Amino acid sequence: MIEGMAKGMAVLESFSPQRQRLNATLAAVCAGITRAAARRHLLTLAHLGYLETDGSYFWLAPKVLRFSGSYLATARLPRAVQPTLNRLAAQVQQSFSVAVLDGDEVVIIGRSGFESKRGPDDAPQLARVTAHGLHLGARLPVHATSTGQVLLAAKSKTDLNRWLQSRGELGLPRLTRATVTDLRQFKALIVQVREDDYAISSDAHELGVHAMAIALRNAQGVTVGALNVVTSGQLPLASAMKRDLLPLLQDAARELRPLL
Amino acid sequence: MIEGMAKGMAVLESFSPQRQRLNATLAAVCAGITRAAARRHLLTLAHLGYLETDGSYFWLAPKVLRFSGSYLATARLPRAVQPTLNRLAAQVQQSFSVAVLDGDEVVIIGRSGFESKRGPDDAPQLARVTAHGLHLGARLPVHATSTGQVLLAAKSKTDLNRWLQSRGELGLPRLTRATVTDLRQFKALIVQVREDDYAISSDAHELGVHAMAIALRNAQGVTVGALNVVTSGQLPLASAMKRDLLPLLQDAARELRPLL
DNA sequence: GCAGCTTTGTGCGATCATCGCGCAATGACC
DNA sequence: GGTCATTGCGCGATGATCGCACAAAGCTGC
Repeated sequence: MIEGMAKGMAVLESFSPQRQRLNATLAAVCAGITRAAARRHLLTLAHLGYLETDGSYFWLAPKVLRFSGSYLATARLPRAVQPTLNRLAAQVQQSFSVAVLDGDEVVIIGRSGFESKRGPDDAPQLARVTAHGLHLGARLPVHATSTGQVLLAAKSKTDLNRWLQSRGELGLPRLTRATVTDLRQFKALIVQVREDDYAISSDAHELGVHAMAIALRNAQGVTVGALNVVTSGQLPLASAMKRDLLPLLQDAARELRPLL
Repeated sequence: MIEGMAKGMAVLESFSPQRQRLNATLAAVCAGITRAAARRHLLTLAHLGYLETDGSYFWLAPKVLRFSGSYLATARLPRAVQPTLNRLAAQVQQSFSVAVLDGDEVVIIGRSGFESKRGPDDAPQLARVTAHGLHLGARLPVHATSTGQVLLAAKSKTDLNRWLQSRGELGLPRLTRATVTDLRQFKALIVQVREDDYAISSDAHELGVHAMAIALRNAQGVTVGALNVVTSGQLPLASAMKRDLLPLLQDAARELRPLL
């Protein structure tokens, strides 16, 4: 029941922050299809308005936002959490985001930025935070993010084991010197997260970035997403972070519970 | 050189905030294809992870955010404007957004919300603003939005006439009692916007919502997008809006100019 | 409860769009 | 200016897609 249309999506997916502009040859390699097919699909997508082109190179057009717009407008989770995210960011000057699991990555489905009152002086700091890829739809590796760890901890033991095994003997990709790459060690970490009911991830994804996440559960107790706070710049001690911000996250999760 | 893959995209596009959940029959009608084909495409998209299903109904999965994520992370405009948007929203407590033209609609490619310091009391107001569809990727009609009018005003005279003619004899859809629906009147409005170099749209899209937009031009003077401020609730006089917020928008546009 | 009708799920052969090879033309690099 | 790599594109064979048709499942009304 599968169709060759998967190729078209593969072509569209071969565009990434790392590969912004593609020609037929590159897209063919990325999508794993022949050059002729890639060219046909690229031209078609351009014709439909999803890509823009100068004749030889192609790049994403704003029309691709149509899908995310529909998703964000209709899915319950993003709609429910956005007001709370905004409020949190206003209360304490930090960045908050909500993420869900999609395969081996977490997807940011809602966020609110650290918005300072102090004017342009903070522009560099803001730019830095958004440079971390914390925009909507951003995808981050599960194992090196606080949200990812919380979402993994919510899986059943068998699902977790399956996930760990699917990583094979490769281990987990090292992103910084603080990334936990050993599978056994990582499993212990997840067990700890499950017990604590929160995760703190310092420097694991990017040096100088510290995050703390908790699960968002619905009224039935099912974890439907993860909420985290991201601080950058000066090192916040884990204990201080836990003391100052954890109650805030927990209150937000409690408040959202009936809405999810 | 066109391909039947367009059908797959048509199926994906038939999901909208109005039609959140579709079964094969509905999708077939929306996408203009046969029921069997729609079913095949839906199943395929679900298999690829872009849709979720309960067996008979389908809805968008968070994976669709992958495209918008890539776009937002790579396209120059959204990356460049986001820090400025955040700063503006923090300076004055209003909502700002940046939009570009895509066919007959404007697409929001960046926004920052009104984030009050006063805590949960403002939650309803926040909810209302975001309920207006001002999330990323939202699509709004060109003729009833301040950003749309600015972007139309940036078109050449012949392009503008062509656009007006393409609306045919139908006129422009009425959204509120304040919407300008007469083509001749609308053209005069655009000419005025071109002269003023800003647009104010009160109640045209939704009653109680007032917006003011200006063009974002790059160093070559080409309009690449539009920046607007949206206020809701109490009626702000156009003159007050112009006095208080227009300089802010103009400063932001000037600041962004070299980056676009 | 049952009969008739509408709507939904799915198999199957014909058809037509797609595949990828191959060639010509362009551009790049010595 | 010559050579080579790369790109643009036409064409016939092939195999995936089409939509019909049938069966099964709801639904409604009596």
